[in-house]
Amino acid sequence: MAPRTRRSQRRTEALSRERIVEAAVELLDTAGESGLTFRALTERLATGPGAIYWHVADKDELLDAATGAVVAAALAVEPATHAEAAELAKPAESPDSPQDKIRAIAFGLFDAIEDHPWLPTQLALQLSRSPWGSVTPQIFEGIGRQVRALGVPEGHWFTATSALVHYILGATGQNAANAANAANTASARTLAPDVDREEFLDAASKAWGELDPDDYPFIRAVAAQMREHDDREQFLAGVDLVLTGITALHLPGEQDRTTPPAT
Amino acid sequence: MAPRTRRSQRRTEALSRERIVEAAVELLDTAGESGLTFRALTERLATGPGAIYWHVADKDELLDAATGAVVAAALAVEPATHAEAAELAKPAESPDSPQDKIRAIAFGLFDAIEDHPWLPTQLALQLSRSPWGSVTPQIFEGIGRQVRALGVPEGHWFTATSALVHYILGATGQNAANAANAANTASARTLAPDVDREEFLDAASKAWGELDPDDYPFIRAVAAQMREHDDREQFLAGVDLVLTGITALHLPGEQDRTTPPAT
DNA sequence: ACCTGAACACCGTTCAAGT
DNA sequence: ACCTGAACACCGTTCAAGT
Repeated sequence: MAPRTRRSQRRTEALSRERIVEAAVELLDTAGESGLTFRALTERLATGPGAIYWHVADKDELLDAATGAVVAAALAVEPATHAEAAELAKPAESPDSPQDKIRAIAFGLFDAIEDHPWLPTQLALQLSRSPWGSVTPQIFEGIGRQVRALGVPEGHWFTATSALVHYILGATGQNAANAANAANTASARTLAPDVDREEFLDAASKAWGELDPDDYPFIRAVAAQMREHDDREQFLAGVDLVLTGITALHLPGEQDRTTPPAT
Repeated sequence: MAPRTRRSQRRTEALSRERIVEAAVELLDTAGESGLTFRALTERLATGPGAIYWHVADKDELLDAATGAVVAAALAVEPATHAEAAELAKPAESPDSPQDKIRAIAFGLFDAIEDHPWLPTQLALQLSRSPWGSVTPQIFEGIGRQVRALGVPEGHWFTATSALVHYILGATGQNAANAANAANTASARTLAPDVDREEFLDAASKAWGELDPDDYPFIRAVAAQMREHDDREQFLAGVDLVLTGITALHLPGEQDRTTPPAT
């Protein structure tokens, strides 16, 4: 029943690493991390496992390649796309400032997880597998250049960039979990799409709030505050917090601000 | 051939969730993440898989429990243990300041990965599985209380705590990868333990340095700098960087420091 | 050089059956 | 209530064989 115009194209198209990675991303997006198996992949590509192993060494390598492709796409989006988000923070700031470019990268990744909820997990896995893998250097390089442009003293480049990258990946991962859980909660109860978000936020903050108040007073207190804030706003505030810490590194006479005036 | 004094104790001891988790941690420590299988576990505990499933719902739940046990132990160490590290940063600071307690938590986790290299990966996985799992709240709560003690305005509690937690987990994970890779490199070449570290640092910074300089100028520049710095020092600098950003949140008249004087 | 597909070793999980 | 262990479905990976 499939239109035959597309048929010949599909089948004739030679198997390539690109095509395999593309199929892997589609599978991850639609079926989740557990949905990407060599059997599902061979079926989708109409081949045998051996064919895939000729183009790709490993499942890990395939996962890394899929992650890399998605990250590259996310980093390539025009900074202007996220301009609205940037404005949220400092309306008076020049749109081409290093800060703004860092925010653009951050939001590029943040927004990418909407289509690819598996991204943060995979990034964390690769970061802990080998920090000098193929993907994390892309992010590190992108952020690092702006850190340098910020005028940070060379001795602090690594520290500053690490702080930003870790925050972005961590916050992004947390948000992905939220999103995924929202979807699960919703599908389990078959709710209308519109109610999903609010419905879920309830559940999430309730889960935090339900922890024993004696053991977790802070979390309990913060659970309420979580409900009121927009995810993107929260995320941006975190990026700006780290940016503030970085900026302090090269402002003359500000080095010892860690210690509060008290004591 | 085994001493029979111990024998009866071992075999008679009833199977419990605690004993299972304990065995899981040992397996993870000695055989790595791929070494923890239900078969290895049943062999070590001299039972069948069904017995384990009676005490534990899932492999994920087992992993979470193992992670939780190790994190709890890491968070329980006396802050004094890490005093030397804290002194590295601000010698003049009171030893009981919130900053110091945060550093103690950070180093508690940082040091725990030496014995448990699988910790950061597992933490990241759980954080992205469900941020309100059993383990991450422990860390969140521990850090959060000190953030509150720091005098951070309530509206920023979540943001500030997130920034710290994400940095700590991320940097810790990166370091675990370094350590693991060092071990691999060393064992592959069967070098003396003393040479390991230096030998490896060479390899790591070389790997970064070998990236195409045209595509990764920043990373290439930073690779050299990485060699000269001590891991712990680097880690502490990152924590202090975030702390600086946090402190700026409640210093009067400092809110707009993100924007540099330029423009 | 590129692909096929049966076969292998191993995994998490279940469940009827025992005590 | 707690444990046994055979069995199941499924996984990543290999490899002799084809073109």
